[in-house]
Amino acid sequence: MDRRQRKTREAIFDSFIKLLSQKSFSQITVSDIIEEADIGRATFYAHFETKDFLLKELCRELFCHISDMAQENSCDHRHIFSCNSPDPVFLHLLRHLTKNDNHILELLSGKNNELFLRYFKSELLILSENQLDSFSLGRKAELPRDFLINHIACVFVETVNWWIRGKTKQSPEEIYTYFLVAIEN
Amino acid sequence: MDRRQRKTREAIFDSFIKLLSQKSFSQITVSDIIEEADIGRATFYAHFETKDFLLKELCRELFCHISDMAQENSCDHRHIFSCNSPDPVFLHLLRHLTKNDNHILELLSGKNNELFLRYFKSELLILSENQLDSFSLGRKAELPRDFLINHIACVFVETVNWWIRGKTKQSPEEIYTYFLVAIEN
DNA sequence: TCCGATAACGAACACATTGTTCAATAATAT
DNA sequence: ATATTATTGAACAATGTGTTCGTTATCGGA
Repeated sequence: MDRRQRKTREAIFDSFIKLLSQKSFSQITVSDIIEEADIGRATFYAHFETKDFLLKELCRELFCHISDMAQENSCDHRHIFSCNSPDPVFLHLLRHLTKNDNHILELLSGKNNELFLRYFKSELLILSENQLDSFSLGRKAELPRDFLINHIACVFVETVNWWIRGKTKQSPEEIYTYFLVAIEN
Repeated sequence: MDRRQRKTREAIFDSFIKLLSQKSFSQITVSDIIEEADIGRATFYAHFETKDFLLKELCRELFCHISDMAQENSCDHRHIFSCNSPDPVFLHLLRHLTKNDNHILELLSGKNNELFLRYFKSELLILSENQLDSFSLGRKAELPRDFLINHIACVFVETVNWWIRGKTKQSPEEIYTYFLVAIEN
């Protein structure tokens, strides 16, 4: 990719992320973004069709790691993650979040967190389906399968949400036990 | 209230609800609403400051029943609901939903359901806090209190969401047991 | 180092939507 | 019957969108 393109794209993402911490998504205008990024109007539209597409792209970049994990575990190929780490996938995910690449934490806790939590959850649904059988669900095992998949994904998202809202004070391991207690038995 | 005001307000709500089943909230324009409602532009703005305020008002009307329930149970006054019905509050709520006043079901399952689910959840947080002690939570009782309150509210919302997505095939009683199994022990 | 390709610029453009104003008209409550 | 009040419709400025195009600057490969 052309270095100019990369720089422009970076500048757009950066200013978009900055603006997302200040205003709600609907209040952010394309004019805001290009001013903050210091680029021409036509340049923005050369990169992204609309503001909504920019958001989608940002989400994809943020959560591509999760998608990878879901894919790795969903087929019969080599399982990179499960081979390299003996830790459960969900714990691995929590640890990954604390690294805070791409400002994930800010975005998941900022005033536009619903936007990202929604995308987060849609990724987790796939992961949840793959991991379903690795939990000891007790009586819950009798509930409808799709209900359970949805339930686990939701509880995980909300656990993460609660964790981040509280400034990520607990360790990933501690939060993981919260999650298990909430889910299992 | 002036009959003209009532009729106009009704017309605005009706056309807004109709439009919400067709387009996403952000795509709906004030012009759409006043055309569908067949009223003058100035009239709309005499009733609602903006489209966002209209949404808030709609939510308030939709969920006022829940707010009432939360209030009734949160203080030492006479508990109308708990007196009239021996049923648990959450079961009562599920039964109430099946009555589908104000198109609640359509709005909670339509393409803008996130808007209403969010509001729904914020109401449930209060209810969840009041009801917390009425559940037998087993090991979960050791989790932080605010974590639990949030957890219960979320699980209820997502249970309702799952229920409605699946065309409300189960009875309120059946869904209530799903909810309890997901929460308790 | 040169050169063809291509990305960025920036100003202008038509268009859509917003929220306000105001005088005229119609419906309402009592 | 009348004073009050809501609605109307048209016009308005202001703001934001997405596109166009000729010019300029930067890039990567030879």
